[in-house]
Amino acid sequence: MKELDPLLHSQLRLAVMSILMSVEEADFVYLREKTESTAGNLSVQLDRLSAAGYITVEKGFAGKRTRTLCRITPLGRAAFESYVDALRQYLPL
Amino acid sequence: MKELDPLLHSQLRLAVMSILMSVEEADFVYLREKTESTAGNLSVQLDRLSAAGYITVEKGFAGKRTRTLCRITPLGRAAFESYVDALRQYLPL
DNA sequence: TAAATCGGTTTATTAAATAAACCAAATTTT
DNA sequence: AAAATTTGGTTTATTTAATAAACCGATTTA
Repeated sequence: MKELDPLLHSQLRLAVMSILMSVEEADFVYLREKTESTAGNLSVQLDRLSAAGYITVEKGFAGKRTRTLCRITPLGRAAFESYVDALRQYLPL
Repeated sequence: MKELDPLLHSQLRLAVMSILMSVEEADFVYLREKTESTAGNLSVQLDRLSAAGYITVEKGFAGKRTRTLCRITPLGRAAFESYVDALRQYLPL
């Protein structure tokens, strides 16, 4: 049985990656609302995905307010696909 | 986004449940070998699945040696199916 | 009969998930 | 225009989970 990438095998990180797989870019607020997570938890998990090179996190502005934009990287995309593939061993998908 | 049952969202417990979904019964040694887990870890996770009512654990003998037999329960089967269903929201199926 | 092995359980350690507390800048209220 | 509130986060602390290490009694093996 293949092992499940522990970085992706976490509800919140998986949700974030899942969203970023389908959306090209998403900001912090959008991700927080869509995943119904707390800001603290989301911040930590984005850091870990970013540290692994699975996403990029770009801080900028939208008008006067700060805005944190996230995007999945090719590495992250590949990791996600391979995670899904590994999961198939465990599930009737 | 539906939440992923934390009892099932664990590599080892998911592996055990996945095996028990397809096999009707399996003993401790078989599960340890198939999942490549340590006895300690497996013992703990079987306890948790059992405490949740997802599996039954029956201690008996095979010849002179002890034998621990595991089976999935209807509740466990339902939980597994509902977990798979929830996962579909996160994955491209 | 001493040593190793089998089938586990219990206890301790490490790591992860989450929330709580906090902060600076912007906005709203009085 | 100060004070209070909200926004968009980060940092720190706490709880929980995952895993390994140490252990135990019974059974084989040397």
